[in-house]
Amino acid sequence: MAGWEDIRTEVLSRIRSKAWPLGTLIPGEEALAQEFGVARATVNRALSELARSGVLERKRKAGTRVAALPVRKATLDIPVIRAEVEARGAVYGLRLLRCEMATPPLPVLARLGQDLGQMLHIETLHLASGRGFVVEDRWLNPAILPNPLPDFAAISANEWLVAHVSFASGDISFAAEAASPNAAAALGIPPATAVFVTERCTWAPDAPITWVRLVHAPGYRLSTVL
Amino acid sequence: MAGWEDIRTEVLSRIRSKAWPLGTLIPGEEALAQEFGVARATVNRALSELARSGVLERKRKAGTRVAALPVRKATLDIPVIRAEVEARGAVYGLRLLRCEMATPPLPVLARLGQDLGQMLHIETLHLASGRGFVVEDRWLNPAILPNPLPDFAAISANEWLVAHVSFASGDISFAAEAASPNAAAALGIPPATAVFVTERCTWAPDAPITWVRLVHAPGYRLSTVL
DNA sequence: CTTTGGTTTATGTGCAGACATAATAGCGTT
DNA sequence: AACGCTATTATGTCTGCACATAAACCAAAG
Repeated sequence: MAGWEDIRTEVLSRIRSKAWPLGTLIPGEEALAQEFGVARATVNRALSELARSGVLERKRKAGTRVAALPVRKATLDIPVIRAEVEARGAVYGLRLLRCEMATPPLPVLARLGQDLGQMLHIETLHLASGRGFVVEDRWLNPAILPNPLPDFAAISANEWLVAHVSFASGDISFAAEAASPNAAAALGIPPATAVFVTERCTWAPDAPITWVRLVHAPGYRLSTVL
Repeated sequence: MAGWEDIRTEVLSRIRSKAWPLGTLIPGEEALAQEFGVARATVNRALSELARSGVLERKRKAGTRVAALPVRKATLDIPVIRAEVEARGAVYGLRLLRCEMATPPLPVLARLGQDLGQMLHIETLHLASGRGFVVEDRWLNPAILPNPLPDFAAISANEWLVAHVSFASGDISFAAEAASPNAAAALGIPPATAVFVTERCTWAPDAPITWVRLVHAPGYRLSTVL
């Protein structure tokens, strides 16, 4: 019984064995379907999957070829912070450090692409079993918030957003930086320690929702399988 | 004309509009297919796609429900370093700092899970338009290498591997660290600067292939869309 | 009351055939 | 030689049907 996963495996092994070297144009779906004795749809499923993971490149009419410079594609899970803490077997806690309307600094405005005037500025310290885990520095578009405001000391802005506001698109980036005095104090680490920083920016179809910057405690690793 | 992308869009908007709140069990494929006037396979395609991106959770017999704590899934591209440098409009260069058989340190052995005895230790400095871009510290399983060795001063081990050795599985992780004196010297930066570090470990079906650690120059960002 | 085992049911995957679409390749024109 | 149109063709997607499989549910046995 040849399922699409078997086809995928077979194709992969042909690539690995150099039967189909890098850059080669491989046979069309019709031909492969016949060879393997399956429907074309099954071959299509297998090849699409391989294309998604970066092993193959497909173009209409041009055919399917083995990627010359394979760009590996890895999938990252971006969980809610509470889930991340609990997944480590720690008890989640949070401390609201700041929550006030203010004018966002220039870099934030630049990322949002427009000036919304004053925005809600929230700083939260997320705790894992009482120890500082992440410092969250967030700017929220007030237009999307209800009145009165949610109690961000009870539920993190992070979680409130995923539950109440649905976003259309966004981007995320990771970097290493020296901890600012502010963040270092919150996390209880020496200033200028190397910290892992995540920056995220999310958009509703029409308006920006939020810009957020997470400073992770030292030792934080982001990992996934290839 | 209702394509699977239209179905996906419609389902997404129902989730966003809270017509189907978080955690809800949504109608079965059969029902949706009838409602939208498409085949069940089309609905399946749309829902599978949404499940892959973390918006839905599907289980046989249990049905499909809106994810209660959405775990966003982002896809990272892991390009070959040369491609990464050239994508920035810079000229790629490399300098081989070390290439010798040696006994890997304990952490490396631990990640590989077995002791292969001596391995090939390669240190490479990758340059972008003459400036240090990445320091690569790599340990290779000698069993997979040809004799004589490839000229790693001409082609980076990175590229040689993707072209000549096909791997089955691997993992990758990212962290922030203080630059070691060694790496700092190679990159021409002050020691203990915060640097972005990538660690990768790849396996052939049977044996380990390589362990590698990339220390990126300050300012490096890893980014993607959500 | 707990465990075991069968039944039911929603999703997962398969097949064959069809049409849609994009992009190349070749032709003809200027 | 350069340009633009058309025919060709491989992939992308849809339909309608079928069977496989996992898991929840329920009922009977211990």
